[in-house]
Amino acid sequence: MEIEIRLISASYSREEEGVVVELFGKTRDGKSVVARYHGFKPYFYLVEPPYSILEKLSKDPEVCGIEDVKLWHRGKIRKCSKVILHSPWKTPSYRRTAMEFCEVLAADIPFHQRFIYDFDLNSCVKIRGNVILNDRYTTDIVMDIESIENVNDFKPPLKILSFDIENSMEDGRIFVIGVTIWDGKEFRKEHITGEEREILEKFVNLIRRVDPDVITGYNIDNYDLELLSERYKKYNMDFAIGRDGSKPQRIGGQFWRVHGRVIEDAWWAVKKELRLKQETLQAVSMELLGEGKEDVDRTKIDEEWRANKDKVISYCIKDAELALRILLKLRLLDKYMDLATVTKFPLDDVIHSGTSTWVDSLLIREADRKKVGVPLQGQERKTRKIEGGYVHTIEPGLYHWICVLDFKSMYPSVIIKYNICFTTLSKDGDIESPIGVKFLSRERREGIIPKILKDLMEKRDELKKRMKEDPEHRDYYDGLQKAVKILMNTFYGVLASSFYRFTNPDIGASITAFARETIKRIISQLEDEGLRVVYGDTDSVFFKSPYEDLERTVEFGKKIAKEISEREQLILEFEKVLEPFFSHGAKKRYVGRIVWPEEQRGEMVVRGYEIRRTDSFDLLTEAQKTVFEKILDGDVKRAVKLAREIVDKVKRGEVPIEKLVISRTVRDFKSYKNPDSMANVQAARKLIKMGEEFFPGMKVAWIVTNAHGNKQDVEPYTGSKKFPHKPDYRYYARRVAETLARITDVFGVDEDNLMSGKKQANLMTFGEMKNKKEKKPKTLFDFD
DNA sequence: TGCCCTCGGGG
DNA sequence: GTGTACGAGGGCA
Repeated sequence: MEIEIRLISASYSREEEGVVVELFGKTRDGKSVVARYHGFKPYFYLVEPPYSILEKLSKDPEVCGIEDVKLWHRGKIRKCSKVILHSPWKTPSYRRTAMEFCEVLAADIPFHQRFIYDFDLNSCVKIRGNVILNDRYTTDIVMDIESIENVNDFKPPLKILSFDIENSMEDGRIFVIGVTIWDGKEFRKEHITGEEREILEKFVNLIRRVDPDVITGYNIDNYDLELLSERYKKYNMDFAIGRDGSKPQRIGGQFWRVHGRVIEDAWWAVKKELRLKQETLQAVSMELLGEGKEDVDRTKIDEEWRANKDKVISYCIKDAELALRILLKLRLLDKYMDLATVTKFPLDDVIHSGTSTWVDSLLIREADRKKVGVPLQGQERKTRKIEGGYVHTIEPGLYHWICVLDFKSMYPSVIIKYNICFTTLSKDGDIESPIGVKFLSRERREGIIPKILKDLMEKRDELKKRMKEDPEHRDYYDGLQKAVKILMNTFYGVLASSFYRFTNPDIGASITAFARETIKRIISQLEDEGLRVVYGDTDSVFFKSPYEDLERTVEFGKKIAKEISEREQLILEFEKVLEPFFSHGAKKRYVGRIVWPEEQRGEMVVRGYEIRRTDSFDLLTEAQKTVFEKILDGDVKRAVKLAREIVDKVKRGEVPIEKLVISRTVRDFKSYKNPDSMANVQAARKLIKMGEEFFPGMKVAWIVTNAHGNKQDVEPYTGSKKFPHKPDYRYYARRVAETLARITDVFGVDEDNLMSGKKQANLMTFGEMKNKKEKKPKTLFDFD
């Protein structure tokens, strides 16, 4: 039999005849498959091991072979021993022992990934083999692999099962599990209720019968899965929802993994994709789907259940449906399938492994091909900070006809141009970075990181080309090119920010140093040509066009971009024209209106003035919105006047009290290290004293009555009666001023100024702003 | 400014 | 399962 699948997840199992690698996947027509491989063995390398350890290992029954190999490591080719074991789970202990005698390589790669690297698998593969009968698996097809090869990627329809639990607050007992299933075409709904033991048994059977690729729900990682694990344990039952009948495992107190499927919490999907202040299922459903939860008071779930079971059941199924629709709406699984394609990983591995593992996926394969040793991931967690991008000082003022140029994939391009790699790092290198680190030129040795990035860059260009040529599949190519971009930036992120297995801070710091040098050189070249450079950040330059009309400005921008690109062997793109452009003289803060390219004409660019806080109150949010609107209209005077008026009103207490309410959830008091210092706990305690209802996990609302002293005094706000205390209006006014000043700062009106309430609402003239700016430190080169 | 702690979602 | 994994915001030194 021959079958093509997209890999969903991979794992291994211990069987009597030995270890079996299991590849779980999905065919184009939606059949689930597990393909089993027998006989793959774990291994790692020892660098120039002493004879004694080799002798000891050769007598060890767990060791099934030792081979001599030559690997490039730390600047030269070294004699290494490949140690092959029988059992992957024993690798960590052999690694630890061996590390006491010599350097150990490639001994920390998850076994299923080792398999994928060695067979150089992509995310979609063709498998030849025999179909077997094995009812341990829930998949449509079970087969043993005879051979396996890569095929072009495709996106099969994924079956997603979303579930939600309603359980007692009194004793934790599960009342009902609601389920909604999506098979790529339509939704199907089910629910399970009855005796708890029965519910648990039926739930496992349901999942085995439906055999979903993805399991989702809202906050299932922290709540439902944790609760289920506990309840199954209580009845001494197996929570056997894996495609091989295994139980889900919690990984690092964070995610869940289960063999053969992907567990993706819709809440996490929301967090990753959107930036929302409120992330409750109700708020997110309203925002994304325009539809909310059903009407059940979950703070009184036991009562609700006793009173009307059908209502609670319907509510529960609806929650499962909402979580599922949110996940679909975000198209997150689609995006991850694209990333899986470019990283050559199964879906689960892209979703549930760190970004450094994505880079590993390409780098380890290339290192193996080139006989380059793969170091262990360092133990040090510290990230020595490396200097970032260059940010050009911005002169306060209003400018016209500003051309914005920026480098296409600056960091990846720099890595390629200067051949930056751990394999080219050398004291007698001919390329020297501005911080004095040397690299061999491409002619002497092409680095494997630059090679991979060059391939990715070409791939992205090709995908972009196809996007234009093949409008019918535009979205498909667009998804892939975006995934390639993400992966390229991940490379830089991994190299620059931490002790990644293949690199060190010298390498990361050299990349940013080259980039800073490049952008500074370009700025001075432009200035030498008599152009006024207004701003620049890391990979962009803003300069004033010598012309005051669009046609000639665009023509000029294109010409400059072309000239510099040729000179620098990097691609500088002419991104946009801003007319006007304004800054008050602080880096990373500016506003402007786009007039070119045509598609973006009229759009406003606002950078650096956004805020988002969880302890926000309505008045704050509304005030910011109002002032922003005025600024965007270009009515600066009105904006500043408005900001003052709002702050004044708050100071005088002329605001509705409900607009000052701050709210947050409160857990069991015992779970806090320092409950006395927390405003939410204080509010909850007072609520109890007042004889009002409180239970852990409830959202508590309060008003700050005194923010002075060493801790805030707060009073609970119930909304039902008149609030008997006086809010600390000064505190609220300061909070509002602090927020609005982020905007009015642009016009020389700071927080103190807004607070002082002086009526002389003079806006600074540009001349005054210049004076203000000169008081700042004179450093020309400031690093973030 | 940087480090450490906590929250967030869910019943 | 060759593992140990959130991200933002606030308090405090």
